[in-house]
Amino acid sequence: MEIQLTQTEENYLKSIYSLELSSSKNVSTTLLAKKMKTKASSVTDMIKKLADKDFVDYKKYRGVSLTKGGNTIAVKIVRKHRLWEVFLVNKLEYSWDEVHEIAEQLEHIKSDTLIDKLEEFLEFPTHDPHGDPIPDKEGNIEHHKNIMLSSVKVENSCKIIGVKDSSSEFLKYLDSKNIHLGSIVKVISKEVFDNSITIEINKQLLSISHQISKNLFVKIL
Amino acid sequence: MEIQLTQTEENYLKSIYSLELSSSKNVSTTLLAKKMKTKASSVTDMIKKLADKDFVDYKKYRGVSLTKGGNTIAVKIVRKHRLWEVFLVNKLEYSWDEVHEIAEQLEHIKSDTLIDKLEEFLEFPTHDPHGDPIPDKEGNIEHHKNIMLSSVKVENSCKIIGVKDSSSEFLKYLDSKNIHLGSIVKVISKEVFDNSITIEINKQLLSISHQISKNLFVKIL
DNA sequence: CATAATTATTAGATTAGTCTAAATTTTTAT
DNA sequence: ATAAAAATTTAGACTAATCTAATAATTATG
Repeated sequence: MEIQLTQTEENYLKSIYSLELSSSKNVSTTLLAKKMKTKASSVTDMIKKLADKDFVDYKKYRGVSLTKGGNTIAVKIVRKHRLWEVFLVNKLEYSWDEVHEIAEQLEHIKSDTLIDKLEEFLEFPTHDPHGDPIPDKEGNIEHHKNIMLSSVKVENSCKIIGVKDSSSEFLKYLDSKNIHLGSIVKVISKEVFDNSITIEINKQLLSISHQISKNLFVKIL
Repeated sequence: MEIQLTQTEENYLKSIYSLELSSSKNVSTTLLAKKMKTKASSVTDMIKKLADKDFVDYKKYRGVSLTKGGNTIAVKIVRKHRLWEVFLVNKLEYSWDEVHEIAEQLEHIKSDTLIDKLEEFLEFPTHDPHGDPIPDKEGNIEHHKNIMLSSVKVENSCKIIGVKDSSSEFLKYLDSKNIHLGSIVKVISKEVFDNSITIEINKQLLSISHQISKNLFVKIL
């Protein structure tokens, strides 16, 4: 007796989930419309439908938030998305900047058993190729505290553990500079006027803009 | 500039393809409706749409047939379906009776590169888990001539190379009798009144109904 | 070959998701 | 505090895919 949602409904829940993670306030219609690349009026319609089905709490003009049930579904989709990304990169040899679009489709495949078998086949990865944590079968997800490279103090060293922006352009830039997950970085100096920083990576000095450094998750060493 | 078809359109083309394979006449509205589990009126609507897009040839009251372009698309979907089935059985350890439904979804994933990478990962399989041939990248497909076990003469031996019916029930029956692709079978005797046959398989005698034997593809040894 | 039976098509609705334009509510800024 | 701006909702329309019921064409049969 699985609840059957359409792909569109699933995508709305996923978007609400991700917007909730980055703000704590209710998700506004306009923000959701931007995320879903649709119009606010369409969002209002969909929100009503999701509210009728008890996946979101909704008060007119006050935005939405996921219910327990809605959250559970959103996390499941995130789990599927990330496991498929691991498959695409680790098994099919895609690069990390190519997999998002395909995983967007694969995440909607419906099966009670598929994703758990895939997880086993992939040997229970804990993170996707962009460093995002993979929820387990029960929906538990370990949110790493988000320390950005931009906030690391001069002289400190850290390890790159994730990317915030996973656009193809950003990832390709990182590839071109040989920056990847696991790279060890030491902050050498910081410019006050533009917040750019000079880092030591792969035994070389490299200057990176604030735009870059604020999109890299790190773990202080 | 890929042609973007809906899943439903793709499914119609696939169904027309499979019905064309088994009759050589134009595919009738009713037959297609049965295959698609929908109503004849819906089929008429869809056929018109597909004809407008030049994927089928259609004359009112005369049924449809695939155009070159329609056939190309249908074969691509068949290729995707069968490669995903191989993945599910060989890599995720599904049994051959569980994979059809999931492959029905996976076959609609859109990507210019995915299926070729999957094919390589699977080491270029030539047949799916039910013995059906997998079209290559160019759409070439080797149709094995369809010799059924039911037509094998007494005293002759053959190898099981495919199943015509791939319903879960049929496949589970075969599993229970330890009949699988590659099994060597000798026809010992044939009953005239019900066309059931006795075969020797795995060094044992087994009686099987016509219903079974006419759904097993074999290669005479 | 005429009429019954079958098969196929059309007409008119319905549902999901979207859109534009108009109306309403909330927020922001004098 | 109130007017302007911004955000949101509503109304009405559109497309894709489906359905039922009515109509039309084909085929089968006596």
